[in-house]
Amino acid sequence: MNPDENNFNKQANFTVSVDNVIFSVDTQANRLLVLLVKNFQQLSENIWGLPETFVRQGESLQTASQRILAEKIWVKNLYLEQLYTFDQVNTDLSDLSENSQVNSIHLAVSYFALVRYEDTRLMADQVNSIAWYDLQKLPNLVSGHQPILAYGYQRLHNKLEYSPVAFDVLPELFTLGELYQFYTIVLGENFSDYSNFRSRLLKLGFLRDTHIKVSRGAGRPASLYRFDAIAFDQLKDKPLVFI
Amino acid sequence: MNPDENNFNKQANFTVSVDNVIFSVDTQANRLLVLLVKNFQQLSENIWGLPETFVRQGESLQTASQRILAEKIWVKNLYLEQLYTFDQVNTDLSDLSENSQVNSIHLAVSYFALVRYEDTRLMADQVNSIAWYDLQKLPNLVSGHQPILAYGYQRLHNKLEYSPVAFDVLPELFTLGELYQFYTIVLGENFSDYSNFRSRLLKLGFLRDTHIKVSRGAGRPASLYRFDAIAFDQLKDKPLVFI
DNA sequence: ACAAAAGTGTTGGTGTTACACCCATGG
DNA sequence: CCATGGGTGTAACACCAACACTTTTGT
Repeated sequence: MNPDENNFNKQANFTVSVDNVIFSVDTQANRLLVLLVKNFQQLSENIWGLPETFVRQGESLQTASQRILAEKIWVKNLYLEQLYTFDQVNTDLSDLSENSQVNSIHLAVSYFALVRYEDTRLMADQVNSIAWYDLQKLPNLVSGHQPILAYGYQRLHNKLEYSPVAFDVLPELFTLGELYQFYTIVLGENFSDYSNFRSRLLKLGFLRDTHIKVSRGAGRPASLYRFDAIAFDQLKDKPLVFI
Repeated sequence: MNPDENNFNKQANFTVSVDNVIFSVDTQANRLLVLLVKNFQQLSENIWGLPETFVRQGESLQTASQRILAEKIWVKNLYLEQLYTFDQVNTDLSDLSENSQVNSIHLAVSYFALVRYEDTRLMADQVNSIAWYDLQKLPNLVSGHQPILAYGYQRLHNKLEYSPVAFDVLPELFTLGELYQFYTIVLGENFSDYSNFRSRLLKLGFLRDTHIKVSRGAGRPASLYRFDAIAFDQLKDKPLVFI
């Protein structure tokens, strides 16, 4: 509706990359993990970065995000959404000089993903190494990637509080203790009392008790629950609070 | 960190526009307003769109957003933040054909703004007409702009609930009734009981009673309050709830 | 001119619900 | 040892009521 009618000022040229912040929760080791990659060429400097890619012809942003995810890891269950668009990020891309143009602007459209840790298989190749990193023990990051990662973690934090993303990556059957542990790893130890967390979620009415009992080590066997997506959809109008 | 090392697939070419969703609250008429523009050339079809612009050389996204805002309205107080990046939006830009390239992708980086209605002055020019539209009585919109507008309204809704954006656009001195009315216009009639809204906000401790009394027509004079930004900053760690 | 009525701001009360913290019991 | 369920005190909220102060209306 509002084109630059007077073309005194030329449009900028753009290079556009998609950067993924991919989280997973390792419930065995109580770790919140983020996926990082590194060029073998830069092995001397121990600098890692978010998996990213340039957007190709005929490809949407989301498709590019899914493509790089599929190139790096094999995964069955995931949640994916766009985060934010950062401009003028210094990406340290080795071949940026070849692709960059005079007076061009670099946009980094970031995406946030949460994947099921147990089912993922990392796929390294000849050029890049790839690894899960504990969010508590991050290596040096490519310039500009730290803010994207921080933004992604904040989104993860918020999403857990009012949306059912956890059930996208939890096993199909899970105990309430596992669900609580998942939340604890992401949100921190004292995010809520376990007893209240239980009754709050059960009262919402979208967790189905299968009455199957499992024993994880010692202690009383716990009941396995299932997320009922249909029952949840009927609640989607109302404001939901998980914590 | 992860360039397309094999350049079998060419990068896409991009055109990037910035689209603004600019809201204001007309407390006189109890209306929530959004700023729309229209080309005179398209007067016959009554189709309006969000103010938008191409990004120019040497300009950041946020600068582009501020530029188009400054071109359309004069305003003293505002709140501005990025919303979302939509790709492949059909923008109906009249001169898109000139600028578009074969196999190019169009990105619309949207921004959300809230401005003080009383202080704004619309600036029409020879090419575009411009107007505030009641969100309840929207005209036909340019293809692709309705989702952006809906996304912007949702952001406004959420922001009011946990952030002090209202105080960026309210007058410096305001009564609690005016604050309540502001929230009512945006969130709807029954968002909260007035009595609880009062005591909740006063208990948070960042509203200063000036003890100046004003009479708006009939009724008991109300006290004028001031937003204390310093006191608020000291609370920014804690999770704030306004509704 | 005066009194009554009506309108708006301000404050407090009450029942319900959610929560933090704690404890008893079951497997 | 851990899952499960319940119990208690506190805080927040929806709903309601009373009161304070002013303008408007009626006579």
